[in-house]
Amino acid sequence: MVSEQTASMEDYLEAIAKLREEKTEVRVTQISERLGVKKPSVTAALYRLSEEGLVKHRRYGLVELTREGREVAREIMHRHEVLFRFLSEILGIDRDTAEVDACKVEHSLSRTSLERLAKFVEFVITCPKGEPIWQKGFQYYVEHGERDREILAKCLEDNG
Amino acid sequence: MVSEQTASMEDYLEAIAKLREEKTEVRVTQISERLGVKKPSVTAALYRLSEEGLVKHRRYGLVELTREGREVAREIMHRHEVLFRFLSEILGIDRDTAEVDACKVEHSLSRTSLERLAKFVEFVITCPKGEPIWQKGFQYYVEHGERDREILAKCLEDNG
DNA sequence: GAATAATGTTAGAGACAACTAACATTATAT
DNA sequence: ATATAATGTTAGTTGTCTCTAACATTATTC
Repeated sequence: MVSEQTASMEDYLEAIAKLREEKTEVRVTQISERLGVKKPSVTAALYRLSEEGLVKHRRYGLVELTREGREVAREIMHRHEVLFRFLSEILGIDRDTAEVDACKVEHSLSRTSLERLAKFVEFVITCPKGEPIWQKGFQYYVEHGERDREILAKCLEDNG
Repeated sequence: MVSEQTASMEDYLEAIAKLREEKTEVRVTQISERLGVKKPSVTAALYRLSEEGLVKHRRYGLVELTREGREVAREIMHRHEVLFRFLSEILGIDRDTAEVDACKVEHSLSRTSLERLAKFVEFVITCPKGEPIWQKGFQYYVEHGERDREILAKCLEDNG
């Protein structure tokens, strides 16, 4: 029973989880810097998340996720990861833009679509075997506005 | 210079544009029903959009988009369309879910990613020529968790 | 054309989420 | 150990977006 969160609260949970992976301690200032919000906003958010049992935080102390908080955070990070990979590895979007977009979209896609997208990324990346040939076809298509017959042909050979 | 709008205001613009396509007149009640909000919320939104010159609306009167409003709405509907097609035609998500998801995501994807996604949809749908064979491959993959060799082979023949 | 129904607006309140300014606590440095 | 810096909190404000309740206007119907 993973509690429903607002986009904003999801961002806080995600930031805390990521910081926890990078450092041993997580503090208000770090969250503030990571999310680009002021510290009072963080304090307020931590209070709300504490009330819901997702975060442990005592005045002037460290910030920690509860078991449930970790679960929610993991879910969000998974969404982020799937979206980021789709955008960067399949659509060929630059990493910075992909990062920003994944951060926004991760809050609005249904579980159904997200899981299907995950399958899709997997399907494409693990293509026939090894390299995803047709991706070059798409790249060519993006750059030239039409298909490259040679790449199509090459793709056939590999799968024959 | 297309003005930046909040997700909520974009929803209003989109609803008005769509209603305009369906009926000759657009009224507060219709917008209210379409978006699932109460009428006072619509009145307030129309006031804000009027101030920005995107909507024309006089007390108790009809609702119309200005030229700029139409441009913004067209942009949003385009985003919606691209996302909907990707979700339903490529990922195979059911139309209702795809509709809901497109409605949410349309507000958060960057122009860069959106345009690239549009190209991607185009690339896949207009596949080699006519039917997109590999999509069946993905569908099989979704359902069975592994690839169908026969479909791969068939794909090769068509492009040979 | 007056009563009724449908439609739309105003006023006021509340949730959410950010901010600034001022204050409190904890850590660091001399 | 005290002054200073860094860190964190509280209080109060703002803006967005919604709601309900009450009122106003327009349309319909008898």
